[in-house]
Amino acid sequence: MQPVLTEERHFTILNFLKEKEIVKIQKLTDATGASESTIRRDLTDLEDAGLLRRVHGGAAKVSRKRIEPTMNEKSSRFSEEKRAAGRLAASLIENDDCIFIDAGTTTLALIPYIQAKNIIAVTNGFDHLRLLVEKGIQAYGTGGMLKQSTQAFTGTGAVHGLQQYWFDKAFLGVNGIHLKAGYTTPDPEEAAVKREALKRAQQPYVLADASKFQESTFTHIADLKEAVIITGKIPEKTRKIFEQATDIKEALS
Amino acid sequence: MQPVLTEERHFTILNFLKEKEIVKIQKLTDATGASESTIRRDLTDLEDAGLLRRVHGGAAKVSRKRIEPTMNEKSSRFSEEKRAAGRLAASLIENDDCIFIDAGTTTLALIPYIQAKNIIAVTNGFDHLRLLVEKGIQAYGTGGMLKQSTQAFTGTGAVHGLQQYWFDKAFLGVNGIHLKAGYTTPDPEEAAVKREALKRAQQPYVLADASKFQESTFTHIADLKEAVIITGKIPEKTRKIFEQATDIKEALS
DNA sequence: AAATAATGATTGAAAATGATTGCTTTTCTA
DNA sequence: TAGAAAAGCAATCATTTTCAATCATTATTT
Repeated sequence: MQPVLTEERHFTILNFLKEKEIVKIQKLTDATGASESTIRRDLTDLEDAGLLRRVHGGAAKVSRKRIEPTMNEKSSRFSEEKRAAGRLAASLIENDDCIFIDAGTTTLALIPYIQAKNIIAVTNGFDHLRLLVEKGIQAYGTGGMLKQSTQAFTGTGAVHGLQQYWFDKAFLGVNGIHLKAGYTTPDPEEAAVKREALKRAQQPYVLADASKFQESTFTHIADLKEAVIITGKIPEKTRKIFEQATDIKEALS
Repeated sequence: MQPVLTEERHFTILNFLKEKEIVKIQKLTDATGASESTIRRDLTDLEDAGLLRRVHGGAAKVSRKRIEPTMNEKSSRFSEEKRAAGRLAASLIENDDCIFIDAGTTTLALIPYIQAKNIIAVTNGFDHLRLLVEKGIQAYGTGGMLKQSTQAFTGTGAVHGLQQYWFDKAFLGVNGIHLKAGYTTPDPEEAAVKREALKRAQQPYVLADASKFQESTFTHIADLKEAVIITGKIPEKTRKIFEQATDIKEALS
C-alpha cells in the first residue's frame, strides 16, 4: 500500500470526526492502512493539540465552544435571562469603582452594559479582557495558566495576581447554589480564584441563572450569605427557599 | 536557464497544493525530474516565503485563515526576515523547556514554528496567549494592565506575575540595539517587564531585525552582552561591529 | 577566467512506523 | 456480582523512511 503521510492521516481522522461524534481505532486503521500503533500515536498527538478527545476504543469530537470575539449585546448566544442579569449587575457599578469580573459567559454578558465612568476592572477571563479593552475600560488580567476549555486564567498564578488588588465589587459566576453546600463549582483551581476574589471584595455578587439553584458541584467556594445573588428569573418557590439564606436580586420579575 | 527552471518547479509545487491538501516529495521528483535534494531546497524556500508548510515526507497547503492580524502592515521583505528569525528562535526551544515570550510582533512570529513538546510558555502578549493555546502549548499570562495599543500586559502587575517563574530561555523583542546604550525600548513600564524576564532566564535571547541595530530609544533594558541576538539578516558591516559585543545568530546568511 | 549560483549525491542523524510486551479497562459469563 | 476473557492501552525496540548538512560538479554570470 502506498505510504500515507502523518499529516494526511491527521486530516483523515479529523474529517471522520466532522461526520460522527466518535470514531473507532479499527475504522481508522482500515481507512488509512496504518498500524494500530501509528493511529494511537496520531490520536495522542491530536489530543495534545486539543483537536479531539480520546476515549476508550477511539476518539471523540471535542466541543469547541470558543467565544466569538465579535460578540455584541444582541448576540443570540446569551439567553434573555443572562442578558437581564448582566444588565442588572452592570447597573450596580458606580463611577470610579474597582471591580473584579470572573470568567464565564454569565459575567461576560454584563460587560456590554457597563455605563460607569473611570472604573478599573480586573478579570481572569480571556475574552472578558478583550471586551473590556475594546470598550475603553482600564483592564487588568490576573495572570496564571490559561485553560483552553474555559478561556480562563486559573491556578496559583491567578490567585497570586489577585492578591495585589482590592475591589469595591466582585461579580462571580458559579455552577451550583445550594442551601447547605453554598456556592460551588466543579474545578478546585477555579474555586480558589473565586474564593480569593470574594475575600477581597467589599461587596461580592454571584451571577446565576435559574438552573443553578439547588445544584451542588464538588468544590465549595463560600456560604450563601457571603454574597448577593443576581439572577434573571427564578420560580417563586425557589425564591422563597433561598431568600431566607441571602439577598437575591431578580432582574425579570 | 536554471533560474527559470527553479521558478518552474516552484510553480509546479504550488500548483499541486492548489489541488490537494498534501503532496509527497516522491510525487514532486517524478513530476519535475529534479533530484530529491533540489525539491527539498525548493520546499525550504517556499516555506520561508510562507507559501506552504513542510511536513515529514512532503509539504502541505498553508491555511489562509492563519494570517497574523498584527503582522500585515510591514513590507513583505521584513516579514520574511521576521519569520526566519522566528524559525531560528523556535528551533532553540527544547522539549520540556520553560520559556518566556515577550509581547510584540517579532516574538509572535516565533510561535507557529515551535516544535518542542511538553513546554511551558509564559508571556505578557495577549495575542501570544491565544496562539499558544490554539497550538496546544501550556500557556501562562503574566497578568497586569492590558495596554490597548500594544496588546501587552505591563506595569507592576506583570512584573509581579513574572516573579513567580524561572525560565530556561527568554525571547525578548526590543526597539533599539546600540553599542553603548545596549538594548532599549521607548516605554519604561515595558522595559521593567523585559528586564525582569531577562533576569529570570537561564539564557535570554533578543529578537531583532536589521532596522533595530545602531538605534537607541530612551529606556535602557540591559547591556548587549546579557543576551544573545537572533536576527534575520544584517549587513556584513553591522555584524562586524556588533559581534564583538555579544553573540549574534543570523537566520539568513 | 574567476566568481557565483544551482544541482545531485552522500552521509549521519532524526523521525516515523509496526510489532511486541506487560498492564489496565471493559465486557462477558456463570 | 465475582472472576475470567477480551479488548484497549502505553511503553519500548528494531526497522525503515525522511531529513539537513556537506561536498563535488555543473551551469551561469561577471
